[in-house]
Amino acid sequence: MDSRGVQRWQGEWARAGLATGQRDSRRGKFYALVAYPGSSGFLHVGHLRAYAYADALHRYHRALGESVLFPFGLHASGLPAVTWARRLKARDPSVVRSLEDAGVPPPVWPALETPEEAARFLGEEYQRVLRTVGVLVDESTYLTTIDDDYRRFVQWQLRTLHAAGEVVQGSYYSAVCPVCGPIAVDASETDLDSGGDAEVIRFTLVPFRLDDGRTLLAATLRPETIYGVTNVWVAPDEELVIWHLGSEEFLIARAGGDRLVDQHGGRLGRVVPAAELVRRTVHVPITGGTVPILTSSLVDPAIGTGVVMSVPAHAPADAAAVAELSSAERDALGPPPILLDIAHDPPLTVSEEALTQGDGTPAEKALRATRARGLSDREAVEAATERLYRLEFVRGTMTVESLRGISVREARDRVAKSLADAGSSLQLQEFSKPVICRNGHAVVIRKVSDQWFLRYSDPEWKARTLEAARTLVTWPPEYAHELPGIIEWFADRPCARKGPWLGTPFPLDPSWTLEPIADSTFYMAFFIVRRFLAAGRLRPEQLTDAFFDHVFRGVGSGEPSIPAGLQAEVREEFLYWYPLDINMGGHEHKSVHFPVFVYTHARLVAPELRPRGIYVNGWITGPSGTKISKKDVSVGKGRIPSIYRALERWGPDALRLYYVSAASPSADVEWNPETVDAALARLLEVERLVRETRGQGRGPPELDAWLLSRMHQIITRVRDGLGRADLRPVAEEVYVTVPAVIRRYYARGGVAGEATDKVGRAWTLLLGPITPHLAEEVGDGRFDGLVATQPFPSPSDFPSSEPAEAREEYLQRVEDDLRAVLRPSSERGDPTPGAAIFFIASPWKAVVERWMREAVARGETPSVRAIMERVQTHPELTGYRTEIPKYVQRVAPLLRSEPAIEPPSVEEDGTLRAAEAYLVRRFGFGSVGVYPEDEGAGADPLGRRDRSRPGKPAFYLVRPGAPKGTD
RNA sequence: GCAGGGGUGGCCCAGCUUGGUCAAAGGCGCCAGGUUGAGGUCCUGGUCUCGUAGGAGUUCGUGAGUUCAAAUCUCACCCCCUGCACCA
Repeated sequence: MDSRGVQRWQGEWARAGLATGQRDSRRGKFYALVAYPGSSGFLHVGHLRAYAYADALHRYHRALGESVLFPFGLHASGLPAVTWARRLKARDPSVVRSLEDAGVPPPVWPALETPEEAARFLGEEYQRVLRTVGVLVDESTYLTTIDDDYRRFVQWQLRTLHAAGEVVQGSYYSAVCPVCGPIAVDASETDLDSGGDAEVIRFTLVPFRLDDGRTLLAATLRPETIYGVTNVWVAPDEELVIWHLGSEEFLIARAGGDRLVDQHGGRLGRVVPAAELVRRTVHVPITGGTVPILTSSLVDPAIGTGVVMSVPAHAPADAAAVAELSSAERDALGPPPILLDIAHDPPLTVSEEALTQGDGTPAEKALRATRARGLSDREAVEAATERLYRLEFVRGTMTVESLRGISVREARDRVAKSLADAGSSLQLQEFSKPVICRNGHAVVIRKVSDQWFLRYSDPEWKARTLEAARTLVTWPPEYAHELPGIIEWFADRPCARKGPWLGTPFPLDPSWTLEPIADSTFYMAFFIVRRFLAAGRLRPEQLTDAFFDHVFRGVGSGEPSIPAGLQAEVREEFLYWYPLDINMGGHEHKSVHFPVFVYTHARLVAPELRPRGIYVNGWITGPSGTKISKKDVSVGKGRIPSIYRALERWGPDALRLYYVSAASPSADVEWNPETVDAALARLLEVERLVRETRGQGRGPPELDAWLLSRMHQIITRVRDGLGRADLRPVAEEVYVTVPAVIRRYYARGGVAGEATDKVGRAWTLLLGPITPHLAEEVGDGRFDGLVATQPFPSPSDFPSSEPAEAREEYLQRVEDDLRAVLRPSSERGDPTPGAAIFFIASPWKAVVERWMREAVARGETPSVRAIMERVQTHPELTGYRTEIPKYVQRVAPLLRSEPAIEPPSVEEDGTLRAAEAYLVRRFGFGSVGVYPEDEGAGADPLGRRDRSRPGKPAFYLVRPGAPKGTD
């Protein structure tokens, strides 16, 4: 189909108003959506996968006669649009290329350089793309999260949550660019230039007091090892600075000092060379001992505070550093104390076990296990550190007196807390690697003391949410098992921030902006209201808290300025569409968006209005599962096309078929143009076949019965798959099985007639959900109105015929057997046999086989003796006394591996005779003969006739030159 | 670390919940034949190994186990991927 055809049908659907959700209380409803996209740039070929599923489901439910609503909006909040607009303004090559690719003329560009305009433009563009793919979203729902009415809505939402006590303030460490403001550090690097994979490291600071009143501040990840400190390390030639905080003077490295000022305030003062401190002693907190200050190259002044507390028994790096001291220094430190035991129950893994072998301290053993040659052997020392830290954290139990028997996990918290209680301990957070923002500034971590949070830790709210999650249906089902764990783990989340972002002013303090996740948890409800604004029946300023309370929660009498009847109608509309049947989104939503979506519904609406289903869809990835990045698309590596190029090349239907059939819905698929080619080729084949189904007159009755019966089965399976939202098997039935059935129908001697015509019509309708354009194209003129408005086929339209199916299956088995025998000889190039002589099994064999099957079903091995005893009571079998034992012995072992249920019986003789012409044509035999086994007729020089079994005739293939059978 | 997913025939990807009809669907690639009087949108067959009769052998990350029977169930191990908090 060319693009004109595609446009024609899209136009027809629009004219018919198919996409518009119509409330009809007499009918069922289906309300599902795809989590709205963010405004980070043009869509690529991966984004459409979820829409292909969702649209197919909506089309199916529409064809079932239900009212459907498929809304769409744009999540404009946050930084993505800001970044995109900025890059456009800078004429970033990849943004320029994507604009050109989308056919946006340069004169338009300057208008898109503000974040708001960029977001609005992208939202419209997304909507246009969906239209060109044939996705029927209700455009009267279209909104962006920076629209006035939407803002009023989320402000109501936040105020309501606040009134419920779920919005609180507290302190928080936040990633901030000193110039641009708060920033998201994540792997997608939306806000960043580099360092998106950086982790936040949380150090506990431990004060080691000098006699002169100043304090050396060490940074550690393992405060509980304070009991094993033998010395403090500084780097040789390091310069420390004095950090004045209150009346305290701390000595630390410059880099750490800068961070601490960001996080805790104070100021940096005079420089103090570390050399000044070496060999002086400091007091160890908690234990009260004194230890010396020594130098070692293990200290990196850029990390932590540039001061390290040395615990040689448990820290491999410290042990390695100590080993490099002079022996006098080493002796002065004494043997390092061991602080903990490793539990060996349950047994350690092999790699854990390796860490506990041999003599010495745990650190020494770990160094040995990784074959570390010394402090300079960095990789090995780090591996030892990582493995030992993990082992001790997971399995360790403290043995020092004041913490005896306590797990390392808990000891760590206790020591950190007692240091904090002593008043001089602080936390230091830093990134594991440099993080650079889009504008080239180094990103730091700052403490925000008045941060707003949503109180997801609230036990009561959590309990309700878990309750709501319990009844949720998910695709894949595993997610339903995973979800409660995620909800349990969910802690308070910041819900507002300050900075140049798009979003809604935080209602409790407008100097903050609502954070982008918090403003997108309940929007499914607002879509319904939005339609009234689109129709001009409501105005943004009428959307008051009273209105929302009434419509969504049934609380109060509503907004007085709105006519009561209209308000009641909105409420009714909400109650009609809600609950949401499916929220569909990629797996990145599993741990954040989906949980908060359930949370919010659990708090705001009545239990019967809570969401019903969550559908997690996979992505399209680059080669070897790599994420598609903007670069892949726009830089044109030639691998991943933009959606525009893809539509040009394959058209919407081939893409849609590819999306639903290339993999399981929740699995990622590698983008593979050849597979899309194959999908397109298949559609062309389907188009041809379905067109050829038109006809009149009847075919061979038995063949027609078979064809209709197969269709009965296929429709049953298709409906079942669509009902379970499992589209892959549906695609297989509609685009693979149906063509195969029709081809076989013709191959067996069927011709286009009434039967194929009926099948063709139903098939056209089956094509509708996944490939709607093709369905209209081949259905044009065949239906009264659009295919998209026709009721979905029902299996009851097609009579099921077991005998007809059994006959065809029988014939297929015979063909399989023939091929198995012919294969070796035809590979050798032997000529085709001149004739095929079939021998139909004698009726007594069916009786005997049934008895044997009964034995197998009871778990027994069929015994010759038992069978022969039974033969006594069946006079008609006694004539075969000599054959039966041989038959039982031959067939009994075969029965084990065959289906337990008996195949339906087939009138073999007649079926084979009727297929003679077919077999001659198909295999090129000169002739075919069919004889009952007992009759003695037919050439059988190899004595094959005994091999016949019920449903499996024996045969002899007459080689040219060999004696031919007599007819 | 915590949580989740995964390792299937040259490649992509089903199957595993409910063990047997699984040498394992479908697609791609490849081979042969057909159609078209010459070659990438068609049709048929083949594509683990062996085999002059419908058979046999060895396969579904590795190892062990349960079972008459395991790609499917159990256990251990190895490897890969994803998410982990202001990113929707």
